Amino acid sequence: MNRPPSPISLAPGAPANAKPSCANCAARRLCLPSHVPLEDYGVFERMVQRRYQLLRGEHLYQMNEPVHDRLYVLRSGHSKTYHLDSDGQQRVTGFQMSGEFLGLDAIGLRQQRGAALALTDCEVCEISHRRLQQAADQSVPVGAWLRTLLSKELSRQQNATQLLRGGRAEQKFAIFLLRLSWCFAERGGMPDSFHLPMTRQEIGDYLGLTAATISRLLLQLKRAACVDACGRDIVVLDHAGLTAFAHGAAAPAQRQRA
Amino acid sequence: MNRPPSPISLAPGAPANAKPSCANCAARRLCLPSHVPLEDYGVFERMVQRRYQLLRGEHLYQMNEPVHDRLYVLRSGHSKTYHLDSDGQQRVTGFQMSGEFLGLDAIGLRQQRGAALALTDCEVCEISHRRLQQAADQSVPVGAWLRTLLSKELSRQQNATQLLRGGRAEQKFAIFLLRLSWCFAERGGMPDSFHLPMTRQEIGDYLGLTAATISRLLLQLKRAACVDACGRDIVVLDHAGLTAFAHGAAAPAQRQRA
DNA sequence: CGTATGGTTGATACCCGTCAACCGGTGTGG
DNA sequence: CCACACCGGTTGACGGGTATCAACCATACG
Repeated sequence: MNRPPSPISLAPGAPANAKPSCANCAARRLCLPSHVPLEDYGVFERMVQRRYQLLRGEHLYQMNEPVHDRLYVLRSGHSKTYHLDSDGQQRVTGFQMSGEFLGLDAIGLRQQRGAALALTDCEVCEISHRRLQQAADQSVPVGAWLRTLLSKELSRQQNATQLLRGGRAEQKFAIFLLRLSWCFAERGGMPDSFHLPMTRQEIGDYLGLTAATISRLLLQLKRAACVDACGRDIVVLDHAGLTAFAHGAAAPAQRQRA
Repeated sequence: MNRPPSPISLAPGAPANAKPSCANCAARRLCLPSHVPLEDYGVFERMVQRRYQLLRGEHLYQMNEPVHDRLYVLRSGHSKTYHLDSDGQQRVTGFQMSGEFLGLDAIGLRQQRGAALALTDCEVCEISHRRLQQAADQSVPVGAWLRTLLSKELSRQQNATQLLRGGRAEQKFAIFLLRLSWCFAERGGMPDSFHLPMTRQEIGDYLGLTAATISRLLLQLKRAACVDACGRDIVVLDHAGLTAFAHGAAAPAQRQRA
């Protein structure tokens, strides 16, 4: 874990030693509105207080940190957010990848924020909450963009909720894999071949299952020739079959609840 | 179910035949920013296209309705939102009561909206999406208010997600009751005595359980003298005991994951 | 009075949590 | 260099929590 952090990831075509900015960011397509021309990136650029790198295992922010006035965007890498419940158990609330925002819920200042941890080496943009609000107040397009951002995040969260309500463990896990596949594809990776940034335990915490169950589910999918897996390397062999699992097609007698 | 709809609920002190408005709304404390003086309610008033009443069993909106440009606030009554999954099974995504917004997620236009159904007779304010956006664009305070609203909704949704990840059925149900109690109290009702607007089946759908299980859980809580229940009338006898259930205190051997 | 809906309760099956042992890889210290 | 601990992952045995299915009752409504 002591390898030096990789350099800030730049958009293809940018000189390797360029100063990192929104304009040359490889993830800008994911976190900034697509219709804004490059020369208008100044508004967003000014929100960013600083950019820096995190090593695997470092925290973006800790639980109950006094500074609720920052949010973060992942330029590259993967992270997880989690809470500690009353018994000290970790409960994973989500996984994030490049272009995604962390801390949007803190805008309402209503709920104590959890913690965020880098699952791989990460590059992050730290955004000043205050400057973001100011920009939204002063610029109509920025305000609209922020509203869209919040609303999209709300939809994402609703989707996550749906995943948990879903009945059987295989369904949840299959849906989880499909979404992950889609997320990797959205970022230019192979949709059917990717590397999990998180442990089985973390997947289980996220889905309301256990590491042992995740392991068994993966075995089940391998036996059905839907996926191949070696450690954290996943290959989706049969996308349709996996989708069938996600819809609960593999029910022996009858589906649990749909 | 054929009783005439009750009149639009007015804030205490308002004449009974007053034209309904934000200024005399009994729920204004819940849906409007508290620091805005009554005489500045015009901005909000103008967003409301119309107000009307719904009978129990009527829809606020249906699945995949072409009009995604409206949102709603409940002046009074209770509603549920739900989706139909691939097998035609209803999945309840939430319950709403007076002062709560429905359709905020549609601002992002990212996900097909589900359906919303009145569980009791309701009075609703229909808000024009377009006018809301315009108001947010033109007025800095309205913009900030809308952002706060979205962020709070995000927090609510995250809480709902947490509820589902939680381990055992009794915990989920106990938390559900406690939240409900809190919501009723927030609206001026007795915190320890309320009437459920939804069926056991709907509670089960919402919590990822079945109606039979809900029934048994209620029996369990009654035996523990935590609550008394007659039909949908609930009396919380032992708030601390119920909280203990919510934290998983009633674990025979060991808590599942908390 | 007949029907439909919601609620309760019992018997049974089974999914999945729990506990445990084991293995491979990695980092650490002797 | 090897021994050791530790972590993540796999696999098995076992038990318990819930779903499932069913019958039955109460209530509301035609």
